[in-house]
Amino acid sequence: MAEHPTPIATVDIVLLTLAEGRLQVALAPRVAEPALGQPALPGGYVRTEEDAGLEPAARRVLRDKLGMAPRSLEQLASFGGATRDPRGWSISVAFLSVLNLDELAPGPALRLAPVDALPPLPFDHAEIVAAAVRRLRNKASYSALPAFLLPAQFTLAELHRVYEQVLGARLDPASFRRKIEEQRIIIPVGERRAGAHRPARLFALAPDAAREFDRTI
Amino acid sequence: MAEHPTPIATVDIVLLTLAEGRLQVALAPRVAEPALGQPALPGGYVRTEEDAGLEPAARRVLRDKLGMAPRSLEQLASFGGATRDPRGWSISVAFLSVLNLDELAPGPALRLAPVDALPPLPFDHAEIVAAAVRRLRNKASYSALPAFLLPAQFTLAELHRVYEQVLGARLDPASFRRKIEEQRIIIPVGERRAGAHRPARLFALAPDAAREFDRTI
DNA sequence: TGGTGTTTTGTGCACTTTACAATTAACTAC
DNA sequence: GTAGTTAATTGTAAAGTGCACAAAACACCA
Repeated sequence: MAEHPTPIATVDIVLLTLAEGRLQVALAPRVAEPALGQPALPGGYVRTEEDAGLEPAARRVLRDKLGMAPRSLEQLASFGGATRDPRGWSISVAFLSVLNLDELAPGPALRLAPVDALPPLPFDHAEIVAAAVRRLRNKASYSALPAFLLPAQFTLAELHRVYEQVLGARLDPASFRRKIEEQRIIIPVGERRAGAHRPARLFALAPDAAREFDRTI
Repeated sequence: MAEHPTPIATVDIVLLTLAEGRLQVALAPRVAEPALGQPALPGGYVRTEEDAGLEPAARRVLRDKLGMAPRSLEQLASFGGATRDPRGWSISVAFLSVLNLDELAPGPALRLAPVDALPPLPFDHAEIVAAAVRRLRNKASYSALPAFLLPAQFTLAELHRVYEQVLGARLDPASFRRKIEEQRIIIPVGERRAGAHRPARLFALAPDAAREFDRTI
């Protein structure tokens, strides 16, 4: 068996949400030395004693450091190299979670930053965020991933607006409805009165919608 | 700084090629202990002293162990866990390379296995191969990745056949031509006489076609 | 109680894209 | 020069998409 020094292994999570009509990423102040105190992607070491795999490691970090258990979490890509971390050769397995503000809410000092106006970030975190945004925009064209930006139940009009904000483009309402409904990734649930107008049908993500998200990995 | 035991870090490469009209994966007999001698995905440790990054590590493994430098190489996904490798907690960053038989040729005891009739593979290599095939089939719908299954120059008819073999479905010749030509990912070069019939135009991948492949990461 | 404003939802049609079939083009071999 | 074979193009029907407008369903107000 070869005896090489092994790289540092971490997981970092890109939490994307919609706030003030813009796509934003959640940043946490770093609690350990490289870049102590600076805002960065939440992350942590892979702990071989307690983590069963990479995604479980990411979920543990989210649970322990931020007290959250997001509905959506998928592997994004891995970033490794000799110089990306001053501690030495490191591998960061990056994850992407798409969520709505309520899922993010109560926790510690999470700060939001628009993905197109990031503050300076340590390591290669800016690159990781860019990859996450590309992934979300891509998947918007063939999956319901952007639906995680909304609460568990939502109207077609809300979903329509979210897709437009994610893609940064106008989408035809009629075509959008036709396409979404025939994809069968969302299912109707009840009714609702939106204050003062025609009530909109409520939808939820189909139980098996997650399967559709596997297309990239 | 936390003091945790770090996982083993390796790279594994899925080499996909077309042989006997079927999509096949190249397997190398393992040269070290877990599963010594058994066919498996070519791979090796990440070497922090010599590798600058993850993709460079994969290229080094291919160069040193197989004497090859493939035209196509992209990160696939990472597979990690406590039980996938008997040596302990391990992370394998998997790469995908799509190539033609000539690129693969002279080397050592590489063996081909059809992706839909794999022999028993050690670790989670069967799962990694499955992910690679999904990725290639997916990208076939919007990129020229399958073109790497052909030599540097090829005809539209050859490309057409390759797409059909990759997707396992019939594609309309006329629509295929229109679509491929308007995507501008291949460019014409010369002429050629295919033995006994109307000569077909030769094409090559556009120099910047690689950019298009970034859509998944 | 009926009209008005507003948002959701559905419909009709032009236009574009794709599927399918058939035709033309270009060569070799005999 | 003709038959045979593959490459490439053209034409038409079907399917999908974009766009404008119409219908439906409420709250609110006179």
